[in-house]
Amino acid sequence: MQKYVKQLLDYPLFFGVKEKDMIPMLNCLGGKVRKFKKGEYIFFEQDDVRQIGIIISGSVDMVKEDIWGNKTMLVRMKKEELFGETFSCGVEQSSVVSFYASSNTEVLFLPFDRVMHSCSMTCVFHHRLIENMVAIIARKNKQLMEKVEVISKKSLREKIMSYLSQQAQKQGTKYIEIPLGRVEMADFLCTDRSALTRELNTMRDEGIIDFDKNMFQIL
Amino acid sequence: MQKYVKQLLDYPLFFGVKEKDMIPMLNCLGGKVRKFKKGEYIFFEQDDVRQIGIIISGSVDMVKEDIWGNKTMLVRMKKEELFGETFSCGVEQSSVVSFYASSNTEVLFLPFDRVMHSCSMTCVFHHRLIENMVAIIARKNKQLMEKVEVISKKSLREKIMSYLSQQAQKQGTKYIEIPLGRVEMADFLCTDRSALTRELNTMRDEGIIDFDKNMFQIL
DNA sequence: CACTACGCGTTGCAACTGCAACGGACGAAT
DNA sequence: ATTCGTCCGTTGCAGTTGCAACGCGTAGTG
Repeated sequence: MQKYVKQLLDYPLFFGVKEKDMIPMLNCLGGKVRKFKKGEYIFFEQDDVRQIGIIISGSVDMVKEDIWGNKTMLVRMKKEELFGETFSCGVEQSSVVSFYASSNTEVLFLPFDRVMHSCSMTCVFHHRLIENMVAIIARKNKQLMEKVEVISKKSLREKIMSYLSQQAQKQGTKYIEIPLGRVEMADFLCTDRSALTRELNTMRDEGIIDFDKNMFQIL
Repeated sequence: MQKYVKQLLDYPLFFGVKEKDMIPMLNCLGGKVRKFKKGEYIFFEQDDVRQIGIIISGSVDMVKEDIWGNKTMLVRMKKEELFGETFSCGVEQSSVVSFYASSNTEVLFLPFDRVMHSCSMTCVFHHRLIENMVAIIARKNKQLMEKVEVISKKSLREKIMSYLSQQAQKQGTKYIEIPLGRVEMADFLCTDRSALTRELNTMRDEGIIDFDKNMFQIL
């Protein structure tokens, strides 16, 4: 466990926690590290999702399966990210969501209720942990809302504008750098890559936007 | 304030709180009720969203505005629901989101940090409150993920199937009751009402689904 | 150098679907 | 009963876009 402490300190969940407190805290929480090989399932069956997972290395895909068995990858998460929190406090019927190691992965598991129910306030940083977790969930929430806002547009052009507008707001510049390749961008917008390229070109021709590679500008 | 206590007890945020504790707790938190007329803005400018709002009566729309001033209604919230939580813990640049009273509305405001930072543990239920809030945010999260899952489908047919499949899973029956009218359903699927009707009929003709009014069945 | 894999732009085509317009059914109010 | 408003199904049409296929350039690998 010792060897993970240094990097854990930088993780959002542990913001504000002091190095010397990490080991006691992890012990107090009953944290355990497990390794998964690429392709293995961290299959959180709906009733025993009582752990939250923090990715230490590798990557985890959140996969949703419908009643015919069609799988859709919803999110890919990397180092530092948290998963399972949303389902750990699920009162209601949870969707059948699986987590899947999309590369060799190390995960630190913490029992959700130990994180939430402070151990009679003995460790000072417990509350800090809860606050951090709330912040993390809230941030995910915001990201999801942003995504919904974009992909709820009916036409591709609107999606693109919505997305660019959003990025512009975030980055505060007129010159927007998109952190995605064309394929990923199309994927994010839930559209076809070729259709995206086509529409981008049309929009440039019409003088609505300008771009070069991943640098965009709204005119 | 007294007069609100009874109904507040049933709200998700106050689950598990005893009646006699409500008044002291609300005082401790510094809760305030404000009224808004239909059409008024509860305009949470991004830097002073330090309150969470609990809707006591009426309805509140969450509205997103892009850089050209086009407004989109993201969610309509009703009695019992919470808003503002997502932005109260925002570390990063928040999107410009406004809240808007879509009918005459009463809102109970609670300062976010008072809710989070327990008042030196004096009131027993404080922790309960925090737990409840985490649960509420997590639930919203799940709802959003479900929505994303549905509307990220490329074809209308896929959206419909995804939605029905989801509802079937939730309701546990083969006979699915959709709590939405056609207009609202189309709205939820981010598509056109007529297109929705058309596709539903096609799917019925092809023997994929069957339905009558709002009762659906997957074959 | 040759070979391969990958990301990206381009294009033709057919199907999908957004849009607008119309009409019927139903309920509320006058 | 009449009128109005709302919800919903239907249909024609044109523009959009998903799909498949091809070609180019670059990077990595033998």
